[in-house]
Amino acid sequence: MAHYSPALDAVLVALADPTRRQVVQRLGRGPASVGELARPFPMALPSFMKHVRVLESSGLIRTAKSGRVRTCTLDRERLALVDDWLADQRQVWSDRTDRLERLVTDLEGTP
Amino acid sequence: MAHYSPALDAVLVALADPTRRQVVQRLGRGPASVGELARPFPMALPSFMKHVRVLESSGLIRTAKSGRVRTCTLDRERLALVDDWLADQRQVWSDRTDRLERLVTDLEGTP
DNA sequence: CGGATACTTAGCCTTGTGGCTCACTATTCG
DNA sequence: CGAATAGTGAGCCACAAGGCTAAGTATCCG
Repeated sequence: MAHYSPALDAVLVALADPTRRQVVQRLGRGPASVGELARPFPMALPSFMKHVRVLESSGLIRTAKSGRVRTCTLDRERLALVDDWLADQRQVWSDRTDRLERLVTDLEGTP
Repeated sequence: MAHYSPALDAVLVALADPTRRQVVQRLGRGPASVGELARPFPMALPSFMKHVRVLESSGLIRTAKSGRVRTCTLDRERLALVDDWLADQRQVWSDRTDRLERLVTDLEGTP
């Protein structure tokens, strides 16, 4: 537990950008083409494509080109990495709480 | 739901760095001084302090100086922002699943 | 008081990130 | 075929991120 995870790192870096988070959110409602995804954003396509690449290389999305259209789909499993890390943190806290409780109990036992 | 949250943004940016994640993890076991937190890392103190500042301005940790020692504590509530966002995402997916199921049901009803 | 400790401040440097334009390729459609 | 569509690729740019050193400040301890 705890040691450095490149996969988690990539996912968090990807999610640290608002544009990319919105894309993830949109893809939660189903697959979409790059152009479709880009439409809401006030940036040029090549700029937007960089975000798509970041998301893809983090594993959060998968993309496939058919004809001239590249379709993107969300990989929900990847988001679980974040869940898992958060769960680990809670584990650390509760371990500490357990120790504190034990300490209090011990102190009560030896007045 | 969904619109841009600077707070969530700051938290995810903070967590996107492995050093800072390890600090969060360490602080889960209880408060610590800056020097104590920095010890495991192969970087100079001023560099490390930047990470502390990022964590603090994201709200993930609080710090207070007493004498010449600055003590850092984790603010668990802040991590909940990430939890909430993940929960939102799952909500989006399940809404979609519901719609798909309803569609299938409707189709079955009208053969 | 004076030295050791624990940060802090200031400033520099390199790399990475996110955005742009312009030019190009590959499909699709009339 | 030829025009419109949907990405791509290349290369530039500004600024933020993360690291460093050197020097300064503010306790604390003997």
